[in-house]
Amino acid sequence: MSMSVTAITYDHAVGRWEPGAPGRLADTAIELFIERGFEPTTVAEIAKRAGLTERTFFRHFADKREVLFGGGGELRDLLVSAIAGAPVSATPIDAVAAALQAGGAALQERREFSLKRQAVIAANPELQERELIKLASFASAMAGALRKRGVEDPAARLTAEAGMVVFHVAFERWINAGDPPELPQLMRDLLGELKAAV
Amino acid sequence: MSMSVTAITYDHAVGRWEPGAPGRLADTAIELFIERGFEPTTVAEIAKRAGLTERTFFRHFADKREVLFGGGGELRDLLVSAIAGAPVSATPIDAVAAALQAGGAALQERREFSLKRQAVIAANPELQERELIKLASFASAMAGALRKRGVEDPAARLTAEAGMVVFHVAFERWINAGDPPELPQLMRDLLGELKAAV
DNA sequence: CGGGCTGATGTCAGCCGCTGCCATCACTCT
DNA sequence: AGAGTGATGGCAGCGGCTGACATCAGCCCG
Repeated sequence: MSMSVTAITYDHAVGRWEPGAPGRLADTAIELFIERGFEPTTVAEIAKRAGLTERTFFRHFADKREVLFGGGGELRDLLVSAIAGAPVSATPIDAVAAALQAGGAALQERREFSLKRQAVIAANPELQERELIKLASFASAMAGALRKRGVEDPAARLTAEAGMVVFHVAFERWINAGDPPELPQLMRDLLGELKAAV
Repeated sequence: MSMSVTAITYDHAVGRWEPGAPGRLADTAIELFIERGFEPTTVAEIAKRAGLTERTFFRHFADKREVLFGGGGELRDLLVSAIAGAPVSATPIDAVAAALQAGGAALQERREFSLKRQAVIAANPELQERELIKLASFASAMAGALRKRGVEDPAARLTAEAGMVVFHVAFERWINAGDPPELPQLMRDLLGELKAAV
């Protein structure tokens, strides 16, 4: 997903075959969602301001919501490779903890963008649904990575899902904190809390 | 939500003011979803077979998916009251475990219906999104019930979310098992696995 | 250098989910 | 009998989304 979200108005400033159509659409979309909100913004408006048509929008994004969730694949790969790369001696929960560290560090560097993005998502139940499915797909991917390490089900599934619970809660607290703590540290703390709680 | 899903064709067999419109719509909907699938079934078709109109469907259900999720409120109340009613001496995770027992026992009695329903949901990502949001709302409600017992955040949130992870995984296994095990027992086993895993 | 090939985009028509607005009808209360 | 209430029908319309076909830029190849 494109990161730059400062005011941009492509409109007819770029031609039909100007490169980066998906990025322009994503930038324009989040810009309009912040201006007017997700629901009242129409896809036709997004496309027009990006100098494209509604039909082209739907060629790049499966639906209107997906324009906010395109960057998920990279984070997913990061989590999976962190689990795969954990020491052989690491227990399943240790491998998940390592993935949380890696994911937290990656998000840490995009706090500005994450704030804008979450502000839009927090205001729209439709978008929260999509967010939950994304988190579930992360959990599923991590469970798969654990199985490749020889972890059996249901332990793999449960450990991965528990990890995503920590990830989710830590991310929310990090977003809503006025004075932003270190996200990886938050992940460690909350994982500790979870261990103590169960 | 209405439980009877055997073939019913109201069509013009019932009059305009015949009672039970929401139930008839829900019955007809799941019947058609099983016959033709969720997506290709139109709301107009559901309404017509139920002897009503599309406009009336949307007066009873916020959207096409909601017709499958109307019964969620009762289960939610059950989980919350189980937590509220747990002994004062019970730890947070014990209270959640009690809620899982209550919820599992309730679902146990509706296995036939749950099977049909899950078959429809499993085939449609849109419906899985709604299911996840429902589970998240259950977790949120349980976290609130834990806070009323004096449990602080983030422990309340983490414990409730962990409980819903167990609930979800247990339910899936119970649905997919050819020889259905006891759901409450499954919940206990998986909660034990989770404790061992973290 | 010219002609086809490919891939991205535009254009158009159309379905369906969903909503607002108002009329209609059954039932109730007085 | 008449007014009031609540559920339903009917209709128009918007916006998300898709399929089918035309159009155009850049590229390769002869």
